[in-house]
Amino acid sequence: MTKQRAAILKVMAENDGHFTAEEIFTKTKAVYPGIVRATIYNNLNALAQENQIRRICQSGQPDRFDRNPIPHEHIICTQCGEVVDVWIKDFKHKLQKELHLDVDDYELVIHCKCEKCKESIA
Amino acid sequence: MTKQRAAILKVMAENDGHFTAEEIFTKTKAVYPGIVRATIYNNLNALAQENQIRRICQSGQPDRFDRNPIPHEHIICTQCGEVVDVWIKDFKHKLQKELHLDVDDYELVIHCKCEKCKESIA
DNA sequence: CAAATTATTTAGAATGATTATAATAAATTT
DNA sequence: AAATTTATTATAATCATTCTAAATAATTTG
Repeated sequence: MTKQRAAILKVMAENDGHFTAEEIFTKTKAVYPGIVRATIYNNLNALAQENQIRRICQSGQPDRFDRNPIPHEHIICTQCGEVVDVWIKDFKHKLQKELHLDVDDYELVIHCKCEKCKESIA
Repeated sequence: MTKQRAAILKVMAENDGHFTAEEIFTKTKAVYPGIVRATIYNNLNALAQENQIRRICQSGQPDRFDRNPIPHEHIICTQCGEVVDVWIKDFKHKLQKELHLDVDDYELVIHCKCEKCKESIA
C-alpha cells in the first residue's frame, strides 16, 4: 500500500460514482501533485485484478471504475449516458441455474432511461 | 448497399463467429483488395447502429462484431478467451419484470470455462 | 539498523484501435 | 445525363492505454 494507492482509493471512496482513469487522475493530482497517469493505470489494474474495485467497459469510451467491489449490475442511461447501479437479487445464482454453468464472473449492462431522466421529462 | 458493404456482410455470413474489425479487414481484403480500414469501421458502425450486427466490447481488446443481430448472451472463456453464444430464454422480458424498467437493450457477458475447454481437460 | 532485494513510481516514448479530414468516386435523384 | 448526396480512399490525427528505462521507495534479510 503506497501513498499513491492510498490517495487513489481515498478519492474513489469520497466521490461516489463510476470514474474514468482520467477523472481519477485529475482528482488524485489535486491531493498528490506529483502523480502520473501510469501510476493511476497500474493501480487501477491491480485493484481490479484483486477485486477491490470493478471495471466497466463501454465501446468508444474509456473504461470506468466502480469503487463498489460487490458484483452488481449497471444501467447506462440512453438519454444522459450516466452509469447507475442496480442490484438484481441472486443474479449469479440464477445464471448458474439457468445455464448449468460454473459462472466465475459476469457483466450485465442495461440500456434504458434512468430514473432521473424519466422524472425530468414528466 | 455498396460493393464493399456487401463484401463485408458476405465475409461475416460465411465465417461464423465474433470478429474484430482487423479480422474482417483481412478477410474482406482477400476478396476486395482495394478496401481500406476506414471503410470497414464505417460499415461496421453503420451496421451495428441499424442492428444488423451486434458489437461486443471487452476492455483491453478491440471490439468484436457478431453477425447474429438477434439479442443473445455471450460467454467469454476464462481459459481460451473465445467468445461463445448462449441463449437465455426471454432474458429481456425477465429483466424488465425484475427491474420494472423499459429495457431498450442489454449486454450480458459471462466469464466461465467454455464447453470445449471443459471437455479438453477431462 | 544497514544492506540488499523487490516492487512501485516517474518520465516520456510507443502502441494500437479507432476516428477525422479532404479528395475522389460511386450511387441516387431530378 | 447533370446535379446532389453518400460512400470510399488515403492519410493524418487522436485518445486511451501500455511499455521502457531510470529513479525512488518499500520490504526483507543479515
